[in-house]
Amino acid sequence: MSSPPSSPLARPADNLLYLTDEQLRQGTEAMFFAYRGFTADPDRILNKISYGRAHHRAIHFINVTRGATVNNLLSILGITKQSLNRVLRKLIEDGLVESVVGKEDRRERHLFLTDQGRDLEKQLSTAQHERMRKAFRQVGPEAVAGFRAVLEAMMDQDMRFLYNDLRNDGS
Amino acid sequence: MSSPPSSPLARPADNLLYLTDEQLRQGTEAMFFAYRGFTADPDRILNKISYGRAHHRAIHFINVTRGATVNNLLSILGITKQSLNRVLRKLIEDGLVESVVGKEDRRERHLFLTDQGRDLEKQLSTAQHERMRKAFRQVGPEAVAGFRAVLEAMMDQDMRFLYNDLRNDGS
DNA sequence: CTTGGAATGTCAACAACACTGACATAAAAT
DNA sequence: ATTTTATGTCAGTGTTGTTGACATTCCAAG
Repeated sequence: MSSPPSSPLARPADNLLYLTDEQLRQGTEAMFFAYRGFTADPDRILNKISYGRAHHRAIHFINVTRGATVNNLLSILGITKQSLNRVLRKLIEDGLVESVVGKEDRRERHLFLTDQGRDLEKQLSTAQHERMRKAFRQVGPEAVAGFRAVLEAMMDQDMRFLYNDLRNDGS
Repeated sequence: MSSPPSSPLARPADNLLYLTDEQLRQGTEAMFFAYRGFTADPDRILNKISYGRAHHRAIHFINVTRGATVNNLLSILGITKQSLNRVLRKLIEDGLVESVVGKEDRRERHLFLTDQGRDLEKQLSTAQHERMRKAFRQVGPEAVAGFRAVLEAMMDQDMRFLYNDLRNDGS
């Protein structure tokens, strides 16, 4: 499995984890191929209804945040407002998303899924979760914990904070 | 459609891993945020020289396969030949990739990085590996093993085969 | 009350990267 | 000799991202 260090020099504080270029390369490729699998199932559904991943992401985070403003969503998605706006406009037009003017600050728009939006969200997450559930079951809980630990450590700090906020509540 | 144990019934062979929708959602979001981090560092380098992720992926796999044909690369990347060709043309034009007519089958073009191509590859992989190395060190070897196990289980089967082929050699 | 700034929306142009379809060429396979 | 395979290329399209410019709405500070 983990090949020994190509150099015969023993490394001092790190000899539990031989991080050769080869191992890092394998990690890189694992991320690449796995991400393809990760998006494949929802992509098939989205394709049928002429939506893309951007729509999926918007729908996902509108669902979990329930009432986030456009700016909130922009921070999460890390795209420009123009990009998001194009996607949101279509989702609102199609009746999947509702945009509600803020009660306290009336400049803000709070975003919610309609019943129809929740239907699509359920379809997409069900498809995506199926593969992940299979994978998680197959490898066992310790592996899953490791998976999550590595992913969290690989995030930018801002995203790690966001990720952990979304972990508990949907503010 | 196996819904999580909202019922108090203990499940027999599966009670080590309660795969609630909430946990699967967190896995989903971890993948999303982590993939952003994963690509962020090379993206910065690519941006400066007006290349995109497609160029990075081509360079990466040309490097590890050393002499793969265009068709080989298409299988790995999962894109159309037109998409790949656009990228390859530029890389060859720019002197990063060399295309060598096959010795046995002269229809085939075998792809190699030039010295200049290897330079860029090194830059990109170094940047990407830095983050991954930090993450791997931080979480420890068992977590890394779990990470890789989950990712491999999440791949489509074809990709899993490819991934394991690339694991050992570069044929 | 006026002005400044924040939040949002919209328009236009552009680029990267994927797609399809059609067609050309060369060479291997039958 | 014909078909199939491997590759390349041209043209068109769509999604998703980008900048830049500008309008609107409205809170808040002077």
